[in-house]
Amino acid sequence: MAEGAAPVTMSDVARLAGVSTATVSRVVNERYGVSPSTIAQVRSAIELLGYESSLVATSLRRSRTNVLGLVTHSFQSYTAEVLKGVMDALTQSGFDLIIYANSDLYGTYSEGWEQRHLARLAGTLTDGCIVVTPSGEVRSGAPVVVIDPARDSTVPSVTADNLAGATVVVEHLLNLGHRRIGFIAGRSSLAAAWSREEGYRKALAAAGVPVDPGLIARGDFNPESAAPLARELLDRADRPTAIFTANDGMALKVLEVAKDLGLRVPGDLSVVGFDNIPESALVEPGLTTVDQSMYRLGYEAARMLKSLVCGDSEGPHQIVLPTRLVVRGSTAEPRNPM
Amino acid sequence: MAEGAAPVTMSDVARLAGVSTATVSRVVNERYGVSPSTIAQVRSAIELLGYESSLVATSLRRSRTNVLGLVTHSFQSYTAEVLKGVMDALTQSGFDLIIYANSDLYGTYSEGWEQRHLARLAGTLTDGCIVVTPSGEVRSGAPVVVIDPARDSTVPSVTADNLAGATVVVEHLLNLGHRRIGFIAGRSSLAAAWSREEGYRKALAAAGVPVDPGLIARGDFNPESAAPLARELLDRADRPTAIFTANDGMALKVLEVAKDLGLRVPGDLSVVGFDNIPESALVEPGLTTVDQSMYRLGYEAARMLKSLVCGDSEGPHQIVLPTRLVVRGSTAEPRNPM
DNA sequence: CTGAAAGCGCTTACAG
DNA sequence: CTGAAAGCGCTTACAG
Repeated sequence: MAEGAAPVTMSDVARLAGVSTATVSRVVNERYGVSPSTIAQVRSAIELLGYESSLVATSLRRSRTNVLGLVTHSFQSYTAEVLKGVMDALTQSGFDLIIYANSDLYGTYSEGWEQRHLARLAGTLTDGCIVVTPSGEVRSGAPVVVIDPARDSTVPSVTADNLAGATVVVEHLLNLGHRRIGFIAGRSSLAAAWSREEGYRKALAAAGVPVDPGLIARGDFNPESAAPLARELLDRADRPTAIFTANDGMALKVLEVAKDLGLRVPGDLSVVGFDNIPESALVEPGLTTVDQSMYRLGYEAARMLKSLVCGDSEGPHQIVLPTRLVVRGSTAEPRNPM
Repeated sequence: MAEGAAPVTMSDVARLAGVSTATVSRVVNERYGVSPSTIAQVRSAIELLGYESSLVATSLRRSRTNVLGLVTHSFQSYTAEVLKGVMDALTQSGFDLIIYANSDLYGTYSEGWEQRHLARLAGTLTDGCIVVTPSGEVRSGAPVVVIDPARDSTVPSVTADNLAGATVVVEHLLNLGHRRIGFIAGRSSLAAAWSREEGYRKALAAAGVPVDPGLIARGDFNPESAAPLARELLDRADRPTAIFTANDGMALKVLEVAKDLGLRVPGDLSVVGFDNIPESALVEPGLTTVDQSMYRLGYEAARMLKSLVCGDSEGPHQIVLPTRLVVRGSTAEPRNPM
């Protein structure tokens, strides 16, 4: 075992076994055409030295690495779900997974992180990559699958049916009797944000309820962005009886703001989020929201990437997964239906 | 941009800019001694081609990579917490993070995964590694920090104060009036499992309550391992009034078994876990457990690794973080105190 | 200020 | 069955 210094290399093994590195390589990779006695010698040298081939050197030399990459800009609780799905899809597949995250999240390098990481990994370290929620379009010579793509993205992707999810939310609120329904939008460059807003508008239109631009606020998915917007909406003389936000993080903020303003949820205000993050089940009252299975997004993305890498590119390359309304305590009939 | 095929290399940039790769390398790495006009030419070639240096090639050539590694065998919800802590400790540090997970989790390669992955990463791709819950001792030429080490491990590590945590649990149960307290142990090769059992024994001894070997069951942290053991404990004529398990996963199983047997919790049986995973707050009744901040374990491990890599190895290398009892609905006074 | 050359640890035709 | 040699994409002394 290399205890203190440099790691054990193939040359170390070759020297000890009295053969060339080419032969060691053949043994390590179980190629045919090595005599049994040589194999035994090399094996015991490997054992003795505790040799393990360098991932880096192997990747550089080979075109195929059997490693898939995943690039993300943060680790939220949903990221863990995505990773679980990815790993389950990769079990026994022969592909290992490398996740790359950079530390300058809030630094100058932030913009375009996905493209940069992708380029550094793809083609050498990895055979292909999954990119989670990129801020823009991504390009790569190697196969790529995007989870939650940017708007107008054309690369292979997996995403939840945000349009349908948002539609169901609004229908739920309309059925309860709400007519003034506020909306706090997400970062508009993301397809998800756009579709959720579209669902909001269409569902209102379909019900013959006019869309009041004054009830639409421009958030960016960041919980903090929602606080002033919620305050503004709720300070209006004709304040909404319900607020639907483009994600749960912002919805939880709305709950806080409502409490600060002395409004009871759901008595004075109904609140609905999107995503069904674990916290939404823990708050009091529980948050009504839309479940998109991050696990399945990860699972399907990994499956798609695997087949792209293997060259069998049959099947659709833009998968849309169903969503599901989860009704909890934060929604009810409005006190004074208008 | 390399649209279809091979990625853009440094030679491509060199050719376009009419210089050598050595010069391109100098520009990319902002070394002194390149004329402004050459810099401009190279920069525009890089821009035009969308060149990004290959992580693999750079790692192979350089001794220092400014990338830290993390090796884990699965993605549980606690893994996400660890990762958050690690990332926060690394923010703006100049170190990127690579997480390596292999797909043969349940295959022949399972045993010794941590050592193999470590050897493949350390020394070439990464400057040092964090290993999460290894099954045995790990060795590496490069710096390593272990989260939740194996028993008798001597490498730098970060772990929760499992002994104190388990002690407090037993004291809590004793204070409620329990005297027959069952224990379902974890995988004994892990230091955490051993300490939790030790805490259980010591706290009973300290209170003058004899330890009944018949009340100690040998689980392995896997929820499934707990079901038959719980059944056995609860089938006894002199069944325990409380069961303490070495982790939450097993405790949740005990709750299920109790329900199957028609035992009410906490009326007929008190149950306590360890870890405070999110699910323990969601079950009904809520699970009394011990919180170990996985976030902090990750944070401290990353801090320690960073300083080891940078060569300032002052400070302790075996950090033990405090734990905290979280009392929820699954514990109460025994119906018939003995 | 710039380039030719060696080499990081491997793998793979090509000889023998 | 085995080895010498080239080369994957970079970086870094060493010349000039």
